Amino acid sequence: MSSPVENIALIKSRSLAVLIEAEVERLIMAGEIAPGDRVNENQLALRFGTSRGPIREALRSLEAGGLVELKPNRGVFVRSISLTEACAIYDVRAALFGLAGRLCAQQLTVAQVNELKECVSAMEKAAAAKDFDSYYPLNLKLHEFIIDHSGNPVLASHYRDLVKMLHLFRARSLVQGGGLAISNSEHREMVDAIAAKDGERAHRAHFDHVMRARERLTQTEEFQTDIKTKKVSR
Amino acid sequence: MSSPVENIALIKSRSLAVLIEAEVERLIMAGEIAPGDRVNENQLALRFGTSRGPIREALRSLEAGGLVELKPNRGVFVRSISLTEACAIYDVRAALFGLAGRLCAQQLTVAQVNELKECVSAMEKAAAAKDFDSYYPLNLKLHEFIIDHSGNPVLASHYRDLVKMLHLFRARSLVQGGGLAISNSEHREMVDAIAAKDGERAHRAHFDHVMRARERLTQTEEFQTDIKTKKVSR
DNA sequence: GAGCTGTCAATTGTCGACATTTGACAATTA
DNA sequence: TAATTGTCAAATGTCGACAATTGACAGCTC
Repeated sequence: MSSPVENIALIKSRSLAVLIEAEVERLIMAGEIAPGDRVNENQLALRFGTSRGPIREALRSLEAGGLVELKPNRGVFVRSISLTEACAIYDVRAALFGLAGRLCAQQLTVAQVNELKECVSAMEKAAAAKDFDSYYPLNLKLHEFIIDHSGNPVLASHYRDLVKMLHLFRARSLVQGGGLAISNSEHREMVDAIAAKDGERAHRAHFDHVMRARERLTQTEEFQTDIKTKKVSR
Repeated sequence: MSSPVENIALIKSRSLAVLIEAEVERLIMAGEIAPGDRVNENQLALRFGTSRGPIREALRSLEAGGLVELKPNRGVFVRSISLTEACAIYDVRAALFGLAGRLCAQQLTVAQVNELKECVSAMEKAAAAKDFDSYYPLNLKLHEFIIDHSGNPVLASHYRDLVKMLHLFRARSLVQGGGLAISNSEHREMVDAIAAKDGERAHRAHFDHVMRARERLTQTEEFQTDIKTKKVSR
């Protein structure tokens, strides 16, 4: 998994700060540090065996990515995403994904379109068999493929930031697997639009796909908050 | 312009790193440090009378914003945006601005729409009189207004990052004032669509507006590179 | 003279220590 | 008892110094 060259490249990538940034991001994504939690600089320095300098740099970078929040003289905290913020993120994500679809429709080769078609077919099969364990990675792969092959690194970078931020949404797990077969018919439409090289149609399909996920989110969540407001005030 | 309270708030905003970040950003935006230039840490530390710690933190944050680039053991350099990258940025910007238009169409009050209408009218007047000095700030104000009133902070933040990055495009000044009256008819359509509360139409108007600016860019620029390739190889 | 090697100043990467701030808790007062 | 004040440990903000790396230039070899 890690050849010598890779290791050297990794170590030399700009050393500590970058490594630490990646590791802390992993910790956050894996939920080992939960939203709202404090990220202790000393603790991290001790853990990685470095001084606090590189730690602070790494955290600064993560802050810009929206994963953590720096409160003056208080420390850094893993950001906690509210329903409102999650919706805002979904909107932006939809716009970016719509663009990705449009670009793919304009640029993809026949071979690449076939890859997409195969992917969706596999998903349909998995969905029919209710094989969630197969479905989820395929779904991920499909979205990644579209983003990567949009040929727009700025788009890809911003999109990934948004996806990361959505991981910090508390009730995220509730929506994750929701609407399996429905969602897949949307995938089919996305790929068809791309195959037809119809940019406008692809845009709409991709945009709507994310927006419907957003829709499911608000519906599930309104439910949630209704319950919660009965218990906790604030 | 700066009340005592504001000053205190500013100084306490997290002190040096944030202040330095803002100042370096200003230097870059003002062109005092040009794209491709090296940003010397010691020099900045000396200039601001601090140690290099806060400087490095500030630069880390700017890197995430896409304004500078960190080369391992070499230093940080102000990013230089190529035509290709500028186009990529324009695409994303168009997608975000399209979303902003859509959201404004859904949310703006009558009073706010009237503000927009007045702004466009003033611009038409300035355009007719070829009064560029009046036109430019109005144009800025219009775009800012739409972004701010989209009610989506994530959108606003990402959009602003893109605009900043576009400042680093070398031939930016060439396009800046281009297509004055043309551009303004597009503004009218944008505002009309918002006034009509037609989200889809507003989306298209806003999206196309940016894309046409992009179009002007590539056309002007192809010209440029044609000339330049005759002189410099590489 | 071309190419390789070794040295050197400049600059970045990292560290450990000190100053400041914060929130919590105890002590004091009415 | 409730509110205020004082104290303190923990953590952040900042600094100055040292180590490591880089690119350039001089000197050597052939």
